[in-house]
Amino acid sequence: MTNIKEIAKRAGVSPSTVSRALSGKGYVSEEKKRRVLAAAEEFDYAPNLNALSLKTGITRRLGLVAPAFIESVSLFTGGFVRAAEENGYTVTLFMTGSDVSKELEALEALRRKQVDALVFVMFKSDLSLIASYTKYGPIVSWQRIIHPDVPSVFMNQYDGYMIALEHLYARGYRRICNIYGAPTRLNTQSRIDAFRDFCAKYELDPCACPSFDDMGNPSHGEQIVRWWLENGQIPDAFATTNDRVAAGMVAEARRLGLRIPEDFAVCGFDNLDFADMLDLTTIHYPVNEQAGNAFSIIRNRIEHIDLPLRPLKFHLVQRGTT
Amino acid sequence: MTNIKEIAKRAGVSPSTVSRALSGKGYVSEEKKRRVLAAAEEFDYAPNLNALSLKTGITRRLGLVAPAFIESVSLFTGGFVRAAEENGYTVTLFMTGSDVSKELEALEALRRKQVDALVFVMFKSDLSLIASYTKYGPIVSWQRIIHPDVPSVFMNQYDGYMIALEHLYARGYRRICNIYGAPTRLNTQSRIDAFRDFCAKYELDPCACPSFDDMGNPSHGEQIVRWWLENGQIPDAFATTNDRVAAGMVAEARRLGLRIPEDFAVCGFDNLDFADMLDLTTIHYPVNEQAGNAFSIIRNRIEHIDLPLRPLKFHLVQRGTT
DNA sequence: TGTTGACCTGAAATCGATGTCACAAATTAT
DNA sequence: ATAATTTGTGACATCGATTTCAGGTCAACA
Repeated sequence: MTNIKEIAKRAGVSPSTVSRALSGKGYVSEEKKRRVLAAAEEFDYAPNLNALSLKTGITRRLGLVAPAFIESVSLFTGGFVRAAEENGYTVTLFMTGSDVSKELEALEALRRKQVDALVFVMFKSDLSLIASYTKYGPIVSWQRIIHPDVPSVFMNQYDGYMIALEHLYARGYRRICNIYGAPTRLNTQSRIDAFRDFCAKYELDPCACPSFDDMGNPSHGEQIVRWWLENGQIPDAFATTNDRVAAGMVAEARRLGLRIPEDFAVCGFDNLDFADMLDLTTIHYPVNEQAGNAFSIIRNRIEHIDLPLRPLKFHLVQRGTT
Repeated sequence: MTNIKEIAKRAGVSPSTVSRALSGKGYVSEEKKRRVLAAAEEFDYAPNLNALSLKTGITRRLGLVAPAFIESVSLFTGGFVRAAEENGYTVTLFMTGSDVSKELEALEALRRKQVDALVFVMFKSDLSLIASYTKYGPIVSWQRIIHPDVPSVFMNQYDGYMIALEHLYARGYRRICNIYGAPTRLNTQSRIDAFRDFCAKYELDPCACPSFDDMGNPSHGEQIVRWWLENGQIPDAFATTNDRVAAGMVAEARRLGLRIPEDFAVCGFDNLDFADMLDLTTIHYPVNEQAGNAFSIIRNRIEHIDLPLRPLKFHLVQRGTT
C-alpha cells in the first residue's frame, strides 16, 4: 500500500508537494517535481480512489438501475458504459427485478455517495420518491416520464409507430391490427395517438380491427395468431409491441402452415439481434446512442457544462415479413 | 450532508458513541442509544460509504470485466450481479471491447481500491499480467485458463459437446460435421477431444467429414451451407459452435428451400433467447448459476469462508432442428 | 531602498467515518 | 472491605488524499 507519505519521504519533500507535483496544480520547482515523479515511478504509486472520493465528494461513478440486463436494456447499458468510460466515469449496476425495495437501495447508494448520479432504465417506484432523491445527485430516466427534476430520454414512439404504419400502408395492407404493450405506459398512448392520426390521414376506420393490449412476449404472439384463426378473418398485417411478440407470431404461423407475408404481414419493433435471423421487418432505433445522450445529460449536470444531445431517428428495416 | 458529528451534537454525545450505537459494537447505555437512534432518524442519517471504504479498506464493490454486454455475457452478468447484491456487494462494469488497454484500466481500478475483486468474463491480456494484480485482490476468470493464482469457472465443453454428439447419433445421424470456434481456445480443444472419443466409441471415421474452424456468427453458418451445396453431399447433421452459427444455417436453409431436419439437422449451443423462437435444438448450460459460483469463489477469498460451489450440468433442449 | 508580485514549500486542517485508549462508575467476586 | 470485572464514555489517532494558509526567497520596478 504505497501512499503519498511514502512518496514524500522518498523524494524528500512534504506530501503537499507530492500532491502538487502529480496533479500539476500550484507551484513546484522542476527539481522537486522530477524527484517526486521518479519516486512515484519507483514505488509504482497510484492514488487511493476512496481517499480522493472522500476528500472531493466526487466518485466519478454512475449507477445504472434496471430490472435485468437482457434485450434492449443490454444495448442501453452498453451504450451508457461506453460513453461513461470514454469520459473517465465508471458504471455500477443495480439490478432490481422490478422490485421497488431494490430501486430504493439504488437511491440510497446515491445518497450515501457511492455514485454521483443515477440513470433509471425502468422503474416501478413512485416518481415523487425518485424525484426526492435528486437533491443528492442528478437522476435521469429512460422510461418515459414527465417531471421537472427528472429528465427522461425516451423514444418518441409516435414517430416510430407511424413509420411502421406508413410502411404497412405503402405495401398495400389496409386491415391493420395493433398489438400494444402495457396500457399504463405513456409510450402506449403515443402509439394509440399515432394510429388515430394514421387512420385520419388515409380515411381508414380506426375500429375496423380489434387491437390487443398488454402484450410483450413470444407466447402472446402465438396466442394472437390462434385467436384470429378461431375468430374471423385474419388481418392483412400486424403492427406489434416489439420483436418478441412478432417472433412468436412468425413461429406460430410457420407451425400452422401459414405463409408470411401472404397470409398476414408482421412488423416488429426494436430490431433486436434475432430479428435478422428471423428475417423480420422491424423498426430500428439507436438505443446505444440514446444511452450516450442520457450520459451527456448527467455529465452536463455534474460538471456544469453544456454538451449537445445527438438527435436520433427511427428507421425501418425491411425484411421478409412485410 | 448530515454526518456523524451532527448526529453526535444533536444527541448530546460524542461521535464515537454514535458509531457504537449504530454499529452495535461496544458498550452504549440504553438511554444514549435511544437518543442517537432518534437523532439519526430525525436527520435521516446514512453513513458516507467513501469514508467507510477509506477507513476499513473494504469497498464491497466488485468489478466485472467483459468485451461487451450481449448474449451469454448478459446472462453471466445478470447471475453475477444477483449473487453479489444478495450478499451486500455491488458490481461495477468494465467494458473492454477486447482492448487490452481497457483491461489494464480494470486491473488498475483494483489496485486503486475502487473494487475489492475482479471477475474477467473474457480477456486478451497476458495471463501473467493479470495474475500479477492478484496481490491487490482476488481475480477470477470465466474464460477457461490454467493458473495457480487465478481460478477459472469455465464450462467443461467436453461434456456439453458430447451430449450434442450423442443426441445426433441417437437420432440416427451418422455423418456429422463439426463447426468449431477459435482454435486457440482451450474450449475448442475440449470439443475436438470429445469428437475423437465419440468416434472411437461408435467406431466412426473421425475424418469422414471436414470440419470448420473459427466460426461464430450467423454469416458463418450461411457460408457453410452454401459451401456444402457447391462441394459435395451435405452432411446428415451439424454440431455447431453456438446458436448464432446454427441460426445462420437455419435461415439460409429456409431461403434455399432446404428442409430441416430432413435435408440436414442442426444442433446449436448456449440456448440463447432466440433458440426457442427459431425452434432450434441446442445445449443448455446454467450460465447464471455459474456466475453465482464465480461470486462464491471471490467471497470465499475476501471473507475467508468456505461457501460450497454448486455443481452444474449441461442438458439437451430438443426442438425441431434435429 | 522599499514595495510588489511571482514562485516555492511544509505544517496543519479537512473530508467522515472507525477504533484504540485511558479513565470513571457500577457491579460482582473474594 | 477490597480486588477484579463489566459497563460506559469521550478524546484522539487513523485511513490517504487535497487544499488552505502562512511564511520564505528572489527578481523587477518605482
